[in-house]
Amino acid sequence: MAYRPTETTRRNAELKRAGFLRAARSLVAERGFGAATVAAIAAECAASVGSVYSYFDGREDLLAEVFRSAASHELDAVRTAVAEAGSDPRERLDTVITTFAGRALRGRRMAWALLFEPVTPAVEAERLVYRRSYTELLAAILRDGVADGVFAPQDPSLAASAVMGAISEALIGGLRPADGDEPAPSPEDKAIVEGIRLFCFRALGTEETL
Amino acid sequence: MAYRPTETTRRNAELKRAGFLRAARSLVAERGFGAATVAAIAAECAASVGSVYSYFDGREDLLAEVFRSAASHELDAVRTAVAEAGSDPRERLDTVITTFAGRALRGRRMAWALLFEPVTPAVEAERLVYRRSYTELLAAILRDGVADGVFAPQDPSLAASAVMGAISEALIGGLRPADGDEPAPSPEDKAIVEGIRLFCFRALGTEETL
DNA sequence: GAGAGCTTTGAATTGGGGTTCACTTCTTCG
DNA sequence: CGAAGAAGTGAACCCCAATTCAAAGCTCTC
Repeated sequence: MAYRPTETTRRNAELKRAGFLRAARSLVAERGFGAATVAAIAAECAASVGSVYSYFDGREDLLAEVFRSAASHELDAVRTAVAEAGSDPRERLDTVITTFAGRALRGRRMAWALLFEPVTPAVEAERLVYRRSYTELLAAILRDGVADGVFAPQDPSLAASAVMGAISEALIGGLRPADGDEPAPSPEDKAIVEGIRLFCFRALGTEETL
Repeated sequence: MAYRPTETTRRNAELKRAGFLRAARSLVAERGFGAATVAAIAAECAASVGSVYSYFDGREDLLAEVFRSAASHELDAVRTAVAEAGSDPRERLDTVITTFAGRALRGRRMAWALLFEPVTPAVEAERLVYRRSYTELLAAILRDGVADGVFAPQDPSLAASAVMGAISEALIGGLRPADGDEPAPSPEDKAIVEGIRLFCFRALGTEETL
């Protein structure tokens, strides 16, 4: 037994692993999952292709982890915002919409990657989880709102899906800026978010948008 | 000049071309675009892989054509139904929703392929065209409705996207029956369509759902 | 039925990543 | 320092479906 990794060594390994994840995440944010090839990720870290496989079972595994972390980061942002919002379901819904849409418009390419980019099954599975979390978050708000009579009587789960769809689809045009630089947020974006808000509020059966 | 294709020969060529398209379409309807490999398409027609290339520039080309034809078939069905509906925007909207959703639920795998399946860029381009047609159809209805005061004042294009998204997303759960046989239409489907209708009508600002 | 010109065939080629693994380079410890 | 084992390297390999293409088969005219 002539070798036993020291504490520092172990920490370095963790850092390296994290470095691969960070590199992959940055590639995804810039050009989507498709651009996050193993070679590109390794190059970004000035490491060899092979070393990636010492830290991950394979590309799918690595990308699924990237997805999970990026998506949960987004979800956390929305959850936190909701937690800070009041208890009125309308206010909470408003927070979900504006936070979600605002963040998506600010990081369009990442939003596109998380929401729409064609991905391999393992990553798609993560996407399903992530979408479900959003719809559940929404469904909970809607359930409360329906119970309070703030929203019209309706199936909260179905409505939550529909709201998610409405938001995503309304954003999609702007979320797909082919290649090139991330476009600066335009004032038009504000109108889009506002339109989405109004649409969703009406859909749920509230006249006052808050 | 010892050869000049006869009329019959030419017709046969057209039939063969159509046969490839039909085979591809049936594969897509059963298992999505991913399953429509050149080899599978050729096999379905008892032809060789190479012959496919005498009729199409390549797989992308062939699949784009399949997409176009399947999508326009769907679109036509909706357009026809709308044309037969009255002139009341609410009735027209209702027709779009029920026709679209009903057909999607009846041919889930095809609907999934047309709406959501990850596809190559050439096919994706067709999808964009197709989605745009739907949103334009909807936008026209909404524009009339807003003008008539039947719907609340709003940006018809944005609302049309949102409606499309709401319908698609609300359907998506049911549209993704992994593998296996096409599930029989369940009575639950009816409830889904009804829920979508109500959601959309409220979203547009009409109390009476017609 | 000869032969010019389409069409068909399917094995071989291509292409582009992911993955492997024999080898080299570190680290640690006696 | 030197042995033992961990970590890193990257060219070779694999996978898989699209695509090619030279040879074989057909159709049609004379």
